[in-house]
Amino acid sequence: MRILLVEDDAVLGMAVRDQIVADGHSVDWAQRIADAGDAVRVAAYDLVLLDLMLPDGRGLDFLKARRVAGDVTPVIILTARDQISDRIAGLNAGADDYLVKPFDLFELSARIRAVGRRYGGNPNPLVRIGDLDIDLAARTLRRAGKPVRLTAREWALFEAFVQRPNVLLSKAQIEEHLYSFSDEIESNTIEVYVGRLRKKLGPDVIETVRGLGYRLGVPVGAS
Amino acid sequence: MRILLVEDDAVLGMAVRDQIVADGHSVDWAQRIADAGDAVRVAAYDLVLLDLMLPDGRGLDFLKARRVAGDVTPVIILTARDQISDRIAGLNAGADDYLVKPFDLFELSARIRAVGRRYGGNPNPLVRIGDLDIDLAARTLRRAGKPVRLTAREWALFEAFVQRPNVLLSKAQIEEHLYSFSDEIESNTIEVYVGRLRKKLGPDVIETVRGLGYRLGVPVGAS
DNA sequence: AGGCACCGTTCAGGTTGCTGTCAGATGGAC
DNA sequence: GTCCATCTGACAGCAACCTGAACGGTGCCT
Repeated sequence: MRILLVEDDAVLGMAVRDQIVADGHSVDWAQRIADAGDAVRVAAYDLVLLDLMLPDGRGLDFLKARRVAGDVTPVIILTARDQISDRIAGLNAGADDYLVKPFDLFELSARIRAVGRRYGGNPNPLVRIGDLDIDLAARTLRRAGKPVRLTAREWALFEAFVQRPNVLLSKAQIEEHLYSFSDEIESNTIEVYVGRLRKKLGPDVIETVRGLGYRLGVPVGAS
Repeated sequence: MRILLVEDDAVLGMAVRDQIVADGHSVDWAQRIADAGDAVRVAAYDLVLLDLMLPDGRGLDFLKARRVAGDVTPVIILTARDQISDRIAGLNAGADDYLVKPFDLFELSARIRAVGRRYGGNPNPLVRIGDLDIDLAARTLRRAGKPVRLTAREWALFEAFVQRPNVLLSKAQIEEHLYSFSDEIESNTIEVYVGRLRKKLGPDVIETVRGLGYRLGVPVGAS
């Protein structure tokens, strides 16, 4: 894979660059948004690793601009833990995953592999589940041919299920996936959102395993 | 599975304990090595999650002592990121795997599942018994092609049998695997649950050996 | 600036089903 | 036949979950 690293911290940048190379990928390293913008105009990347705090602007604005421009390259954002809601904001802006600084290089490699698996071997990340047609890259969804709109939070939850088909997800795991440490929820928010997905996608899409959590269900009659 | 968690950090301990329970296992939580030592003398665990830095000593020394004493219970060590040497030392001391703090709950669940399968004698999560198709990773079960739903407790019991095929399990052993110290049962609960499994899976799936216990049976006519 | 639509979250009350106990029935061993 | 290990149906308690509604914040439009 060809990876664009956008990170102004020289020490971290070198470590990440070296790990990417050690993993057998190629990497271009931009320390400013302007350089990143130049890079994506002249090269096709398989993945962008994007810091959120850069000397010439916010990584999120860069990402949003790329998405508006139709660029669907997978993006992993690099975010500090104490930046409230940056992770969700990043995901809302179109990021595919995130790494929380400080992260270790094993985790970096694992995330690159995971994102690569998701998109690298499958240039057209379309998923079909029952009567749902899902485009994970474009974040679009159709049910029986009709477009369904999910809010950012609904999409994040839905994606958690689709990324782990057949796996039972506890509510704590779902919460961990959807919220940062500083964003803890106090109520039955997960249940409410599961209910919302059911309302939009059908009552059997998500199966409750009482006392344990939820799992993507297969609607009756599906192959 | 019955799991012993040895962790002094209360916040992490609670999160891990709750996830273990959400995964359908039973758990005893010790915050000191001395308590862990007491626990392993009284109960048989399927897995130990072992922090390395404890208020009354090093987890590694506890592990070494257990191994010298002949205890082969699988152990996952919990180690901080900046103690890479501890990971290697842990593996050398006889640990089976490790988790690097901070770790997410998905990874915890996956590790527990992987270690549990490996030492259940069969690393393959897909098991076929008679007309039952079992996916131990996804917690799904089909009987003659039809999905069967088991409650958390039913699954835990069923899993105990599947992980020890052909082994006669006494009721006390079953109870020990299914319930932690704080969850002791008073009645004929094991019998009731065996009956529930039989109702869902067929009368011959579990064989009674009167006065001794139960064993996974092979349904008549199975290959 | 004000109004409105939308979104995320909480709240509160209703619904559901899981769990374990109990008591009587059944069946095996002697 | 007796004894007792095991099975089975029923049930109560409780907490996990669902659902409708309200509230506050945000962004957009006039």
